[in-house]
Amino acid sequence: MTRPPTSRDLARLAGVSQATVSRVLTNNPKVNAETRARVLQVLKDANYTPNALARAMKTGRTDTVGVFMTRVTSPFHAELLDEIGRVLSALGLHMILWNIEHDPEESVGKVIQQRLVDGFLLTSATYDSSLHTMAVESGTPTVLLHRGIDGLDCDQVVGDNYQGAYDAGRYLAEAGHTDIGLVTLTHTGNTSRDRDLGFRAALADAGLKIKPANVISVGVPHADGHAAAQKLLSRKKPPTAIYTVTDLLAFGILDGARALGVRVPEDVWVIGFDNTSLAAWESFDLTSVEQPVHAIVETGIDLLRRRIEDPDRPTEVVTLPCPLIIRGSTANTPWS
Amino acid sequence: MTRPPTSRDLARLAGVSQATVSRVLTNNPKVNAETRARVLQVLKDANYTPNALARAMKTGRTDTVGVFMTRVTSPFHAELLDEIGRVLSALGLHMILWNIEHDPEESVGKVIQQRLVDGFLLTSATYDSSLHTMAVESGTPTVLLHRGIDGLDCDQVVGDNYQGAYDAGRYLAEAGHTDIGLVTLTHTGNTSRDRDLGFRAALADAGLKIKPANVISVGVPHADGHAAAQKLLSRKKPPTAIYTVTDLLAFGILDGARALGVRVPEDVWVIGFDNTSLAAWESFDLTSVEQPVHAIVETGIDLLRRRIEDPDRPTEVVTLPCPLIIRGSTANTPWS
DNA sequence: GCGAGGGATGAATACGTATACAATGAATAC
DNA sequence: GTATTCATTGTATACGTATTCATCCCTCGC
Repeated sequence: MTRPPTSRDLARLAGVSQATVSRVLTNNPKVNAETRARVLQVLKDANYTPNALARAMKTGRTDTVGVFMTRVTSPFHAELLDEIGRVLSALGLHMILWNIEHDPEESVGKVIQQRLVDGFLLTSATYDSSLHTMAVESGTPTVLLHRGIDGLDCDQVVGDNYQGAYDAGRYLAEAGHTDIGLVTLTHTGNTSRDRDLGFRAALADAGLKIKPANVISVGVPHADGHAAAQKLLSRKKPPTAIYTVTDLLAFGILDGARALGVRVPEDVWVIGFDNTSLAAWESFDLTSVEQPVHAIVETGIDLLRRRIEDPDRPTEVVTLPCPLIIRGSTANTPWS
Repeated sequence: MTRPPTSRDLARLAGVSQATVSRVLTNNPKVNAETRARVLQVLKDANYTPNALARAMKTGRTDTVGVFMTRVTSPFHAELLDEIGRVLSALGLHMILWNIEHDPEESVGKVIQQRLVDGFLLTSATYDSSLHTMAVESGTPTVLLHRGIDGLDCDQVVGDNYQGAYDAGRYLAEAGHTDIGLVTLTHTGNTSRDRDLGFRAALADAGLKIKPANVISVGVPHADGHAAAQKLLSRKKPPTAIYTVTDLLAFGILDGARALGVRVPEDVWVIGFDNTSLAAWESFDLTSVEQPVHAIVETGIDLLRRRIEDPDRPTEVVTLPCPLIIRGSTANTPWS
């Protein structure tokens, strides 16, 4: 048989109506025990699985969640994606993944309205993207994960970037550093902004001022961190510590330092953000502010499901703490 | 309006039948130019997008491809996934991602029969998985990417692991190494098997024999490579070169060596496989056999589309060359 | 013995689209 | 002027399922 069997085919086989087969499939109690057993046996023999499209069309539920993401190869994003997949599949939900980095915005807009999914998880918010507004306005339940947008009326789950950055700054200040480098991102967004502002606030509270020359804005790749380190560390009097807003940049900075023969942490301390699994590798041994990926994803998907249940519930913005994880790229002993 | 407009709604607005709206949507030539213009205007005003589910049900095409993958956080897999996403979206195709690591096999089997997708890309083949057989037997077009299975009658696109491994072995032999370590995977599969056998063959052809004690079988994570390096390099007389079957293990080995104070490449050469982007980072600077990810994905998706067009065409197995990329983890000068 | 009630099932329909078929009108050919 | 073609449009139906409604039969109470 080339065409997959339908519920109608099986109904004929079992000597019942298609409606009864459907009732068995949906665990409808209004079906006789014997009949149910007989139908189930036929279903099993035929190795039948309901056509998901037809079911979705009738019920309006696809059991599928759309995930918008960028730069899957970036360690943190990969971990986020992995976690999302884990949680969704545990709930029996499928995931459609859109890498909006590749797609023109217009085609993404089309996708949003196609009703292919029960809800969206948006993980890559920047201010200049109208994508999120479109998603929210489409009426499809939407949750922002990991990146928030101020004032957007939808559920959001983010790490407390400001607090995490603040802790990193205070840690450096308390350790006695005064000449501190900050490698931040050029692109605009809540996340990197808070990771910048929180850090500056901590230094300010400690009575420190960060020199404008010590602030470098770069793009996202490893190579940009590398270049920033070269710039900061090849000075006559380089900073004694560098904080940056993502682990990937921190890895680049560590590599840049390595290339220059600058020792970490003896010559310079380095702190990243995200606490990706690579941070624990010996090569990096990176002190980093942890993002509670598991909690973010778990909470976000829970919010999404509740919104699917009840589209009219008030939106929530959940902020989860980001603890500082201290490793070998910063010494335990105060800076001397 | 809470319910999205349907083609019938718009037909009423435009003063035509639903069929005519549908004809406009599908670029059916049998529609008057004026009528088409009028309908298009109405569609645009209403910001209409066809319901993808209904369309898929009618046409039998979902424009969606299912991707089965494991360990998304592994650098090579992330790059593969990224490339798949890039190519698919350029073709206007969606991607449903299933991380079969999380899911029980039975539920994956269900998924295969749900007719949610036009085809499958399988990237994670091991011998003991019946998943691939199920996919092929489901009648849904299926292509194996990156990992092949001997004797399975479906399209497959793989790197020439044997040749790449052979080149790595010959390279070490010609450089004068005689005491060589091999860190391989315990799990069974074409890919790691060929990366093992090809390497051994090259050594054998050079008149070298690999000591059983120099062969270590491990799992996939970074930590396993680390442990293997500790085992190999803490001997009185450690091997002078270590080859391993994935970059991730090679990174672990490099980190293990670093932890022991063993220098690379002065004390030991290290070669990986995959040539992930991390391999080029200074921290690793890893000599590695490159997998032609772009070509594999491009070719595989092309095969998939052709099979969707014509399900009866003969299956193909495409093997693409894997060049050895030499970096600082092996010296340019022969081993002395 | 008969009506009421309830449990089980089948018939019919709808989800939103694409398409085969029928119908209409205009244009062309004789 | 009639027959024929062609272009355009509308009507009706199908995809496979879930669900409402109607039907049937059995049981119970009197």
